[in-house]
Amino acid sequence: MPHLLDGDQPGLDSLELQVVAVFVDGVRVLGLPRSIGEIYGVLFISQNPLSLDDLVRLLHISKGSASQGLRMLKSLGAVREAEGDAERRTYYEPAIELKRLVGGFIREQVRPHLDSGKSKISRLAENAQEIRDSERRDFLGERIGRLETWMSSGGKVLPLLQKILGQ
Amino acid sequence: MPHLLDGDQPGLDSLELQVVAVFVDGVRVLGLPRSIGEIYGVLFISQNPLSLDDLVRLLHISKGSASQGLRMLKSLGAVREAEGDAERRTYYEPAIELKRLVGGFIREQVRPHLDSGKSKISRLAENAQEIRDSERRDFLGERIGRLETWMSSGGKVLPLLQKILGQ
DNA sequence: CGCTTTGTTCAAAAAAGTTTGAACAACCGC
DNA sequence: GCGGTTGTTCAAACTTTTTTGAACAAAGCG
Repeated sequence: MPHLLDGDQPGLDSLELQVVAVFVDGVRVLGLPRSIGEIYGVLFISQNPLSLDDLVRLLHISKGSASQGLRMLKSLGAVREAEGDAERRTYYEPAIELKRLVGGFIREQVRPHLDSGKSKISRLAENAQEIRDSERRDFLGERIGRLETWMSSGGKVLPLLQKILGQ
Repeated sequence: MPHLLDGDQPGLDSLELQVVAVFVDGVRVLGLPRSIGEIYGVLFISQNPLSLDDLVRLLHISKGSASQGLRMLKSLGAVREAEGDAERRTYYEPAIELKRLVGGFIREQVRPHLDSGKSKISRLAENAQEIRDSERRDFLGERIGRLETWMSSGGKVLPLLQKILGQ
């Protein structure tokens, strides 16, 4: 459904659309919603900061989506409010250091799961002690131990990742 | 809805359910469907290999789900057919070496996206050369260059990851 | 062969996740 | 305070993904 009275805004040119598509793909891999990729994408190829309204216009998404998308991107540290011209509305610009992006993703999306996983597994390990049948208990102890090793490897690899990707 | 004539199969005890829940959470983080986590989870705490039918019974999932789930797990190298008693039906056991699991995930889920991303970006870089406005061209060149650096970092970090997680 | 068991496929149903838009809050300048 | 602008919230609509189950293929066995 083409917008009736669009005034034919500049919109995005085909190269810009390609860039946005790359980010849309990218965030899908990370399990984030499409609009996150779109928003970050436009900010990434924009030469100057954009407002929420700009995003709504350029991407044909609702104000609600833009608002929620920006919130998530801010929480990931992938987008920040532009300093400078103290206008009424706020303008956003992308964080473009890989280190920052990876760090934010790990902090917000990976660590919490890893931590809750670890604590679930500790509880598990305790419960497994209680089992009467000794063969079963030993087997489960071994498997749960392996699970603990995995988690610990995961925990160790994250800071390393951040270090490596920080150049 | 309790099954009417269930014959009251052994089912999973509460500890086993906890383990399955850990894997369900785990695969969600990786963006894989719930049933994948369930299936791998039961195999992981089972002392002996299980058949497709066993999975259907233990998890109350359909034959279709079990079949598709096993296919994906096989393709990820996370599950293999058990050798030995050459019965009619085939039995499955989990791969429990972290290296293998991570390797399979990278090969099947990460690499393909990374590669297609890289090629999209090369095309992008070419198109950006064509732009007339030199300021715009330079800006885009710079940003796309950064994108290429990111991709290359990604490509380099994967083998490293595998090496580190392989103990 | 014909019967049975095992496993796969795929269209349709269900579930999960995302986006929309209208109502509302917050703020600013007058 | 009032009118206008900017941004947030959240239930409902929509989209996408996952699961189901019935039909079907394959293969063993008598």
